[in-house]
Amino acid sequence: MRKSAAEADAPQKAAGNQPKTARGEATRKAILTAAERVIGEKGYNDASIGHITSEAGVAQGTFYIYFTTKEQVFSELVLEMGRLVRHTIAEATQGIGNRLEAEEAGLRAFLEFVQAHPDLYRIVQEALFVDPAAYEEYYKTFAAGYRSGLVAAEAAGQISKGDTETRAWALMGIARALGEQLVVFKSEKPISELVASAYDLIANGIKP
Amino acid sequence: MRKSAAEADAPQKAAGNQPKTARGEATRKAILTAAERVIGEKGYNDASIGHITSEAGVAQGTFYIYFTTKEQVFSELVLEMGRLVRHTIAEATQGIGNRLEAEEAGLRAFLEFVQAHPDLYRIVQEALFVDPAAYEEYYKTFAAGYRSGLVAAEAAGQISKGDTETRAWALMGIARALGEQLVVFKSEKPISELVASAYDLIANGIKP
DNA sequence: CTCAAACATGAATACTGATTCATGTTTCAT
DNA sequence: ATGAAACATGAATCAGTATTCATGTTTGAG
Repeated sequence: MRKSAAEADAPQKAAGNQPKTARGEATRKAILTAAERVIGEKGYNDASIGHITSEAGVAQGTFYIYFTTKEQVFSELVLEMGRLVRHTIAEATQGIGNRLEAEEAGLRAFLEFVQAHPDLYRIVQEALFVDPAAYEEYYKTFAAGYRSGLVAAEAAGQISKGDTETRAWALMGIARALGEQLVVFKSEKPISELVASAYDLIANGIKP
Repeated sequence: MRKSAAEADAPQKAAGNQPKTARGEATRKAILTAAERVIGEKGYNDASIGHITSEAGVAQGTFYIYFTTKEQVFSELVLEMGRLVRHTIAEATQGIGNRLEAEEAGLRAFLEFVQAHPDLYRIVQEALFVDPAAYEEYYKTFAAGYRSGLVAAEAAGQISKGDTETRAWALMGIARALGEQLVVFKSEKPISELVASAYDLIANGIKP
């Protein structure tokens, strides 16, 4: 899946043993996919290597051909998720000149992504305990991007002046809370309504 | 600690074996406190009963006099934390007639609480995996209170009309994100600044 | 003072599950 | 076609740790 031009540039985080044949590549991906499902569902600790490999349809030992450690698959998953979300949002806000509109489109894209990848939320959350460094990178990278967008918008007079750093975190917090609504608390409220309400709050605040 | 009048009313969540003497009570509390520290620091899975009891200065078996299960201390911690935060915020916003001001005071109280109890954040977060029911209760209770405050404020014309449900979640999301800033990412930014920026966002939005 | 209930101990039990390894099987460059 | 590198297997190892239990010690009501 996904064969964009941006394939050779990612520094490939030195992940365990990289496969050298097509067969190996397929197996590795199968394990990674299974890991996403299983860890997303049962959580890191209850997801045993046995569960993962059996879900992937390979023997237990095969796992260690491609990954050095249980923790390592997890990290890789978190990194991958981060890349995917950012990519999805970047794509959705591509070419939108107005920041407020971009905000709305980005939030919608995020919520749709979260709904399509319910495991994302849990995995990233659990990273706080399993792999704090990955967790930090996930949020800090996200925040940095967000922040620079706000700075530009502020300079262009598209939004009011304010503390962009805190704003970035607060806006991320809103997106996260609504995503959690959807995936964790299984809210029935349609995404469009969530986005509309949140947009109103972000744009106008709640002052009467 | 804490001897408010609200001591007899909490239904005492049927926690393991309740102590019957002063000595027992002290031991139980010691274990609970140790559990908070140890679990907050190492996370649920790496926090062994051995760690907890040794931190509490009692033998391993003593743990099972007061708790039936490792999971049970954890749940108790989450519930207790929830009660504490709500209580803290309720107290801080006591008697503030204007919702926007209450919002500001509540956020400040929350951030100060989080800073004083850095383990809170991690423990509640981990509940999503260890004890989903407790996690849900924590947030849903919180949200319900938040929401009813907003409904009242809306009726009184102190805030604009809007989807109170989503607003409640979004505002909680902001508070949570800023709390995380403080505790997880160890931001140096003073609470007062965070509160001021967030308040401006909440009240006025970011529209130019 | 006294003894039954409470409380405390820490070694033993029991089980889970990550990681290793000796042994096949498959792939592909030559 | 062929053999060395890749890949795959799954049973065995090995360590950690939640929970139990048989045995003391302390407390407080009478």
